[in-house]
Amino acid sequence: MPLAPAPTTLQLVQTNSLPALVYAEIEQLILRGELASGQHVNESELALRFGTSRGPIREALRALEESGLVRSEKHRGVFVREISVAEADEIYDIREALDQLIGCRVAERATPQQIRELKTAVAEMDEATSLKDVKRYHALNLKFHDMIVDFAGNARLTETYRLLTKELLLFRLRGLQDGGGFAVSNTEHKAVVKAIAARDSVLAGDLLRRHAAESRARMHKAAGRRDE
Amino acid sequence: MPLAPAPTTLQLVQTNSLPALVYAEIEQLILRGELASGQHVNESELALRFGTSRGPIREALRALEESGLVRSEKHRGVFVREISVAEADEIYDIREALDQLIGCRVAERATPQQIRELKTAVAEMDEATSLKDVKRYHALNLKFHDMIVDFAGNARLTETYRLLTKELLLFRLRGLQDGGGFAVSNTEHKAVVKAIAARDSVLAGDLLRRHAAESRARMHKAAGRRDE
DNA sequence: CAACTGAAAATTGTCAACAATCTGCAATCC
DNA sequence: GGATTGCAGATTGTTGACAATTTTCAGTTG
Repeated sequence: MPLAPAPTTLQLVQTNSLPALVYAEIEQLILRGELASGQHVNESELALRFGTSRGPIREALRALEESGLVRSEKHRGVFVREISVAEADEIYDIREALDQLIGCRVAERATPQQIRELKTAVAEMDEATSLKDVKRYHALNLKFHDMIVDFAGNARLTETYRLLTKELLLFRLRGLQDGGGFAVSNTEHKAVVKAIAARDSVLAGDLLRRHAAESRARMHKAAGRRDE
Repeated sequence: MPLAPAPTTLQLVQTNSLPALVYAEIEQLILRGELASGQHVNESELALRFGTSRGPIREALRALEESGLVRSEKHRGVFVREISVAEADEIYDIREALDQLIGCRVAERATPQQIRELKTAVAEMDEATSLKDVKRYHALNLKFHDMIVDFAGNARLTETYRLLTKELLLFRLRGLQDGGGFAVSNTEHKAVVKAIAARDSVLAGDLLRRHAAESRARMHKAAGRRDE
């Protein structure tokens, strides 16, 4: 994966139809928390905001519904989905299984260049940790997991994993994620990368699965404090 | 999960909007092979067929696109997706990981009643095998895997698994699936159910994963015969 | 004063028409 | 003759209008 071809605006408009653009836009709105969990999404409002009619908006919303970011009730409209602790737990169960697979495949297939990139990412997170820059650490953490699933070399796996991750992000927006221990998190990352560099696929898989399990435990800890 | 509440047509129309109904209808068309892989899907034609305007059709198609059953090119329309051997391979890699998780969870959580149902299903497949009724075996096999993922007690897992299975079905329609050995397949089923009944979650997981791997191998065998 | 009734307003569901683009084919040019 | 151009015809993309339903809220009633 060399740097992206930097698509021009022209190409963007020529290849992506309006619903596709709107889809991406609304997704960002949700993932950035500008549309809060449980909130009603008004079609006309969005149409006005994006300067289109309601048709393309509705098409985008159907796609978002299928992707699980939004739920729809007839004649009442669509609402940003709310993820309960139980649902997050279900997702984590799947994520653990996928993380094991990812760790395994990355250890088998990652190029030396990719391994270097992973090491760089971990080093950056270390930096953010020592600076206590939680915001930056969070962003880097997302990027790290994005990279690693990419390096597993299975496009369908990437897609599946990102779908689940997005829903989990929806949950994090409730402010429950991260029981504070993000220094611990990065030691886990380091161990994973080390196993990958050693081409130990079984260990890498186990470690990445365990990392997901730890992340789940941190969620529970945070959820236990202020949730059901 | 007791028997489904048997929704009346009235309730169906009142709760599900037209796009949702159309979505299910087109999905069946694709999964039954009436819309062939790679074939162009004509919006107006479908609108005529279902007696609606193109709006709801388009919304349904966007959802189908997100679910991966259909691909869309701007100003050229949507096409039923073609799954290459490489893509099927990617999906199987994920499916193996999920099957392991499923086997594990079912062994932990299945009720005695559910285990009885699994045994019944396997017996029925035995019957179909001895009668050499391939069609029936195929249907029962799908039902068996549907049941087992359901009994794992993780709704999100069910959803994810079915999404992947549907895409694989798309591939099977090319006539590549089933290298003939469906008698072998059922001995694998029996072993899985036995491990579940014994509450041996590790073994059940391993066996179900191996079953998926065997299924993948059978696909490769069939694909090797007449494909790239 | 709480509960109900019913009309107005807001919102979603569906449609039919129009604009933009692609496809196929015949006419034209070199 | 082969490539190019230009024109129907078909198909998709988008829009604005109208129908159906829900929500809101003032007025009424017990």
